[in-house]
Amino acid sequence: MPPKRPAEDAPVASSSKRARGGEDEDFAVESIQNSDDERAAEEEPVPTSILPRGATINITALTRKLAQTKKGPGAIPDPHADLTAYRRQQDALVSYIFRDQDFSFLNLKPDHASRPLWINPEDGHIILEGFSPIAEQAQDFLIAISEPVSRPAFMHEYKLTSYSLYAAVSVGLETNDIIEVLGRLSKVPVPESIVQFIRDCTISYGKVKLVLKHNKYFVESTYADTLQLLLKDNIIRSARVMEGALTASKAPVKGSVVIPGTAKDPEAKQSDADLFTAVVGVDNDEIEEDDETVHSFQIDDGKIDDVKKRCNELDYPMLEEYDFRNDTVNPNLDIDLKPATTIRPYQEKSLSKMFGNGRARSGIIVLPCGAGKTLVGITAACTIKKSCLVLCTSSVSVHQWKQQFMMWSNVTDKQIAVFTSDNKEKFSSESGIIVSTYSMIATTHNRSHETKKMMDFLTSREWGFILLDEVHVVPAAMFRRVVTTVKAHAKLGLTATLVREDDKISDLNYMIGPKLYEANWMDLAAKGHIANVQCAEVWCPMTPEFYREYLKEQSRKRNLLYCMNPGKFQACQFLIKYHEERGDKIIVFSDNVYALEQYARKLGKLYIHGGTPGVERLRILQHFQFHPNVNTIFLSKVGDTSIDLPEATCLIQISAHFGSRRQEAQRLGRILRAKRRNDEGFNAFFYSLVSKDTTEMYYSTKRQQFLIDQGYSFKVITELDGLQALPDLVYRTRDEQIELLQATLQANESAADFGTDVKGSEGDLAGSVTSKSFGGPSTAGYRAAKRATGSLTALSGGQHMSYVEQNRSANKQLARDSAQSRHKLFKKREKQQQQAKKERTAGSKQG
DNA sequence: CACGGTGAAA
DNA sequence: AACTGTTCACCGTG
Repeated sequence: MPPKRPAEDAPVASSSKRARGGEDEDFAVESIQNSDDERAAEEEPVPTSILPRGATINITALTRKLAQTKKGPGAIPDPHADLTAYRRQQDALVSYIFRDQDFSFLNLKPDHASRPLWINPEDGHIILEGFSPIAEQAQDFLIAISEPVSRPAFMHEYKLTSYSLYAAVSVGLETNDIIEVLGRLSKVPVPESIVQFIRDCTISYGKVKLVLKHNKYFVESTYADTLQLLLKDNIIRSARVMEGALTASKAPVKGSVVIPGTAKDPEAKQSDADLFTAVVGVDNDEIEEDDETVHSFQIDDGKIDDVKKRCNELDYPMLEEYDFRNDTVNPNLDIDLKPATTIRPYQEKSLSKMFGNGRARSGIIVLPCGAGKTLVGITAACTIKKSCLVLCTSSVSVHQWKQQFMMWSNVTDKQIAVFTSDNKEKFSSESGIIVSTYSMIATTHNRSHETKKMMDFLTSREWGFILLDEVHVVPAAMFRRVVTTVKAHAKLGLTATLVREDDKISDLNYMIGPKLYEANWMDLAAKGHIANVQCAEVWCPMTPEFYREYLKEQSRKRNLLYCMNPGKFQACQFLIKYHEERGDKIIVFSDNVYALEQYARKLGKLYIHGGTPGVERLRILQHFQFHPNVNTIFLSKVGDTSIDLPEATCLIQISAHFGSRRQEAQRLGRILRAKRRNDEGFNAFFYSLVSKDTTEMYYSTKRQQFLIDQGYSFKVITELDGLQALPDLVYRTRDEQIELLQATLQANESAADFGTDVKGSEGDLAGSVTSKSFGGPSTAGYRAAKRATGSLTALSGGQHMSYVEQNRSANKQLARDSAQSRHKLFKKREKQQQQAKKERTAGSKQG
């Protein structure tokens, strides 16, 4: 059950709820608690529950309608008079309503109520009843064999894919186990098509392994004929290195691994597990491994990637496992978790997928931000106890990783080294840990002498373990280089969001390995590991003036117009005030740097963007963290990654990058650490400000999809109550709004003219930290001169001021008159534009 | 060696 | 249907 939301937690008067999960098939019926304080008194009543479309069907009305169209089954027969006719008619009706989605031919098992699954025979989608008592165990199983599609509160949807089945096999499940367990959990017999699909997919999986031995790569299998089959392929054959024929040896003996620092789960989970075993009948964690003869052939280092890809295509994906306990060639690294370090149950679960058979499997672990991905990585490193390479995306996280290693484990300074552009250390002992960035390893072009030496150091040795942070951002080409240049036995990718807007994500499948584990955000939130977030989309009305302009402009300028919408400005101000009074720490995100600056200055807050130098960033963040009067900061894209943000409890988004689901999720992750008020209800807030009736609405919906799939529901706020009552509400009058519109349009022009570094200029705020790139008109002139495309007026540095001056008088007139004067205004703007253009061409002729 | 500018990458 | 900001490594100065 979702937690009760306290009425005072939502600053809303009128709200409506949209269920956007799946294709409007979110059957979660939730009651909305009306806020019962005086704020809501004069509002129209909010419905206590809203049924999604199609949740109820009026059979009688529908039948009548069908009869009218003469296509339907006609009038309803009396069930008392003719039961057969009634049933037949009902069936026909069902077929009519569901068309080709009518699966009533699948017979429900008599005890279907106690079984939580339903399987679509056509596309392999699996529906799980989230409210089933064995839902959690069933979910563990489903995560292992299928891909989560959407997981709202009560109905979870999963998808069987050939890849997900590969992942299942690679964590040790076998074909018959999968079919068996699925059959037991399902309300209907597992459709034959699905059984066949599972067999087809898994029959060849798990037979071939890629093994690194003595700095050489081998393709290994217990099935000699499989290797022969693979060698018939051109790509694979050409990658083969002939150093003797197929070799045969004894398979290593299975061992078991105790993950250090593992916290025992004392909860009464046993009864649930028993229940699960009762239904399922087998313990799916057990893997049998017999001693068999192993065959192998060696392949070229540089071609492992091609071979892996080819094997995937041939439906013989190669598993990568590292029998690190029996590796006597590579020196051990003596590290352990500190005794005080404890591992949470879900972290342990993810690690057990990795070390399940006593070896280290390569793959990807998906955990939400703030759920302790770092600790999972460190624990894995402490389990393998070999030299380890950690790669991250930015130098900030490089240092964070080192710091975390020092914090959770007993590594010494001598054992861990940082390798970035301005820090090239090595470890002195024979084994150790190196933390570096992807670009440092993968960059192709000329490198400095120092870097070369360092790269030699990295490539000459055999690494036991390579840890890849934020894997979703580094696909394909760069990744390939990393994987081929560094020889590592085991690879572990960590990420919070395994989605991209392009199709590059599947590349990770063969470059790192299968997804070993994916946590359910809602579960973690329910158990208090991450914050409970209230998500809301605030619809801000556009002022008529802004909307008029919006309709006229091209898409690029539209973006700025809906960002700068006074309605949004006010909503932002209101929300900041509301949450500051509650004692929240607020982060405001804006992708648009211009909007970011305007908002921050107008509302008197500190801000950080790409051009803010490191020292100032640190100062602002320090203020935000410790200063009681600095409770809000504004961040550009820099905040998405590569800034070590202090804890915040409220997040407001005023502009974002089109439909990037990843960004949305990443930003939400910034407040998931918040657990300050973990007592009851929500402890973090996520607002998306959207200008009404603009394309922003569409993108917003797209972006939210990831979070909705994770089970979050977005509340729609159409009106912020008390907003008009704010004593210092910004842009209250029409005059002010029009002035803002003017400034925005003008900024847009100049942005198009000389790059993107348009700065507001005059009068820095008291107490605000001035950023380097914020030097006023002279800066703009400097930039323009540098880029050599600016107008002469721009070069003079005075253009900005005079332009504003001119338009101020225009504004006044504009406010007095109406449409006509607005028209004049545009003429003026056009004239200005042409003027600038003329000057520009004249200038370039001269230069 | 600290700095600011440049190109590349995603 | 749209396409920017941001980061990193490198390299030349003072």
